[in-house]
Amino acid sequence: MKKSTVQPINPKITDAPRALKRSRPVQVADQIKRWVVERDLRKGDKLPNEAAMIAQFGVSKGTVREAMRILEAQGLTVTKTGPGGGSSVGEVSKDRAMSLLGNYFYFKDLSLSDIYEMRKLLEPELVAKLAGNLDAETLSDLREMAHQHPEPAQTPEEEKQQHISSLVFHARLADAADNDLMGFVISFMARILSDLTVYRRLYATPNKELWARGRTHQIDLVEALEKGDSARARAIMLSHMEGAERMMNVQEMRITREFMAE
Amino acid sequence: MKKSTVQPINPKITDAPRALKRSRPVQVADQIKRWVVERDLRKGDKLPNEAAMIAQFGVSKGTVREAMRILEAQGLTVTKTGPGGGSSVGEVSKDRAMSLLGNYFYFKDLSLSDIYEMRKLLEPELVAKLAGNLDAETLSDLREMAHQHPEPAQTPEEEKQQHISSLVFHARLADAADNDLMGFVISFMARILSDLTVYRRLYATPNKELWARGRTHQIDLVEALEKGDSARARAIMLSHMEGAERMMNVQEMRITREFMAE
DNA sequence: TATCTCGATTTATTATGATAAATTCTGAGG
DNA sequence: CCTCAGAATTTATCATAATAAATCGAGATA
Repeated sequence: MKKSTVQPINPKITDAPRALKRSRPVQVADQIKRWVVERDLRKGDKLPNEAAMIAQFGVSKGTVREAMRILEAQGLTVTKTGPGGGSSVGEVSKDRAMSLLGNYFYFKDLSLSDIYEMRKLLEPELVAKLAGNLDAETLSDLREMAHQHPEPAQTPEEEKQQHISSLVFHARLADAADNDLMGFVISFMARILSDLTVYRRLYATPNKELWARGRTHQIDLVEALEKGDSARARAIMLSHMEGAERMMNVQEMRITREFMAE
Repeated sequence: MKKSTVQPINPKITDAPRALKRSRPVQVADQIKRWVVERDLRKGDKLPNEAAMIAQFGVSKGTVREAMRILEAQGLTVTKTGPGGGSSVGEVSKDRAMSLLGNYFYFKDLSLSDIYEMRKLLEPELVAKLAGNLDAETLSDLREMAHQHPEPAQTPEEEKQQHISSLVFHARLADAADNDLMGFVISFMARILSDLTVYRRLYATPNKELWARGRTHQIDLVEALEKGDSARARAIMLSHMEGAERMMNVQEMRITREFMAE
């Protein structure tokens, strides 16, 4: 990302700023963004309708339309037809943000150890902070999830299902974080792991011991969270992370190289 | 010390929640995404041209065009005019990914303490891992940056500049991370902090002591990194984070509520 | 009165064709 | 061999018109 290497000089004598050559729809989209920011518009606030924008920007219908698609694709606007319709500001959903970020990592070769390295750093701290600070509803949700699979998986399919359930448990914890950034990153990792595609025997040989340990971890964790025992919550989560990492590293697997479209 | 390979896989079974009626351009864009994933196309690989897509999907030119704008807005494709032009796959740049994610946090009220909580967890670990593993060029870059401001800032403007320089230092470290996810998150935080908008007196009263401490930290850190002293690097970074956090918390400030357009 | 249906209205959506702009290719002239 | 003016190719933009979707209101219906 560094090293401005020697760039071929444009032989033409013409205008230099070729890099600034942005298409008209992009320019229009940027102006609309600025417009929104300047007025501090929020979710639901309406933008001028198509005809107004055509007049406002002096461009054709198609250009305005492409501009709106750009904004829409980024999750910034929504548009409806009919009277009172038109475009309005729409805050970017967590799902969409995760999809867009997923597109970036699609081209990176993110390894399982990369993800678990982060999880080991963040999730123990998350639960330590959460201990004693969860409302009754969240606690009850978590407890329910922890008890959801009373028996070890009998089939690979069941095991996979339990694995995903476990990740939902973690995502639920992440959503309870009052630190939106931390919550997002943790949820994002859970989502990536949910999209794992297994190659060989990951779910092929349900492992009774692993199941028992994971389940115990979840139940104990909920208890520690309820009692406000930060140190214990942190320790349980770390232990859980290490176990999960070991399990996954043994297996051959690959992360789905899928665009995470919403 | 390269990691286990994580690789492409087939698309998962497409769910069919017909709850949402997606517009034709979105459908076309999704088909193109699938097409790219199925063939495992990589950066630079070409997509069918406009005319071919019109025929392929049986939609109008405008629809294809809007579809391409959607993909382009997400950073997934690039389009050129002229012979041999057309659209091709283009990997999402880090900058664009940060912008898109920034749009999400635009609507959140991310606080400084949220960010520093994450920084304190991640950056000390980052430098601990990096110690002894940096190449000569990176080390020399870092050393140069650390020595860049030999004198305390005389004006608020200078102080602001030094603050930004410091964040560039951190971003450079993040780029050296071998964990792309961790590197991204750390860079992203540095970028958010760079975009801070100061309201009152953050840079109003250059603080000689703070300057000296920050500079010492950077210089000592580079030395520890070079010597491979992980523990010391971690300790320095943690101390630095705590100092920076204290400094910023004293001041009244707000994060720029700006869309981070590329 | 309440509600349902139907049609008019508003707004975005899709389609078609023409022209402009950017890029590469080609070949004539030096 | 080089250069540079067209020609060819492909997207970019514009203009116009027809279509579809959502909403609203008037009248029919219960």
